[in-house]
Amino acid sequence: MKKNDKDNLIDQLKEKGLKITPQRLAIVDALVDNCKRHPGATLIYNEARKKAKRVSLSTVYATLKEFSENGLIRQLEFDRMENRYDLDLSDHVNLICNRCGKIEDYSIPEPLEPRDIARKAGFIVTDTRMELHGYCRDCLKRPD
Amino acid sequence: MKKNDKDNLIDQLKEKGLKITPQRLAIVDALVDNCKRHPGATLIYNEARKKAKRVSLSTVYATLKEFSENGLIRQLEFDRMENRYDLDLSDHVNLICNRCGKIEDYSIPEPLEPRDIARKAGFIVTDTRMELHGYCRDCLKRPD
DNA sequence: TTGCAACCTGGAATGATTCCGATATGAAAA
DNA sequence: TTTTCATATCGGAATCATTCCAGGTTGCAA
Repeated sequence: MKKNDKDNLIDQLKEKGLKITPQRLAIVDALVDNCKRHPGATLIYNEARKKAKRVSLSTVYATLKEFSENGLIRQLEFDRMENRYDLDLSDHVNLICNRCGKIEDYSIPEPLEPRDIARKAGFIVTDTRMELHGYCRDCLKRPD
Repeated sequence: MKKNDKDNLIDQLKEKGLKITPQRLAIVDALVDNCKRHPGATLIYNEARKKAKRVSLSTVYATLKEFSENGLIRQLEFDRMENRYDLDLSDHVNLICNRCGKIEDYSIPEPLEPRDIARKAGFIVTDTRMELHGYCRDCLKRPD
């Protein structure tokens, strides 16, 4: 499972014409090994430094951005905390704990219904947030 | 409608034991008058300064935080942009345009189904994000 | 092996937000 | 109405994640 995810990411890098560098390999390792924790840039930076001699924080940010933009990973944006990264690209709900900050994935079986999901996952919901990003009616009309 | 919203917010301030100050009145005005734009701190700061002689940005932040914590408004957190504030506390979906950044509200009629919502609202979805904030199983077990 | 676009680096810059110590002021009580 | 003091406000400094930049390095195609 681990091996596959890593190879899979590396294959995707090649397909996209991105170069394979020791830094990127270290970051892929860090991402896959810690995927359940939905790691942030700092965690990845620390983990990656254990595996590659030299990795800078700038590189970690640039790489995570590159990966997100190419659809290899998904960026979960936050305000008060570091952004976190998710290897699971499928439609799913993130359950975020107010107290410990842990982020759990909960995959969507059927047309989703927030309260149901929460109950089944043993999670008490205090705040729901749903965003659909895309293009609004006005922007679709505009030519530019 | 406008008048009501303002009075409503002011009443809530009183109920919560929060003091009515010229700064807060100006911020309430700015919030209500621009509610459709889902204003951020800077916009509110600029608008509020037109109505009250003296308002500092620190105060705007403190006040918006106070309001959110007391459930008068809802904070929409973002990473690359300023946080935005929503007066609509009911369950609804925020449609966020990738190009112009506009945030539209779309109220939830029935058990929600993302693709449906988007189609009806004339919005092309490129990215879906759903978060349920609350308390995880582990934290519920812990006494502290 | 070479050439060069793509990468990497460290440090400085950015920008939103919070913190802080000092000052001012609603509003409850006298 | 005046007093009192918890609560607000202020501006400027501090924080913190993230991005920018300019210069040096390197993967990899030819």
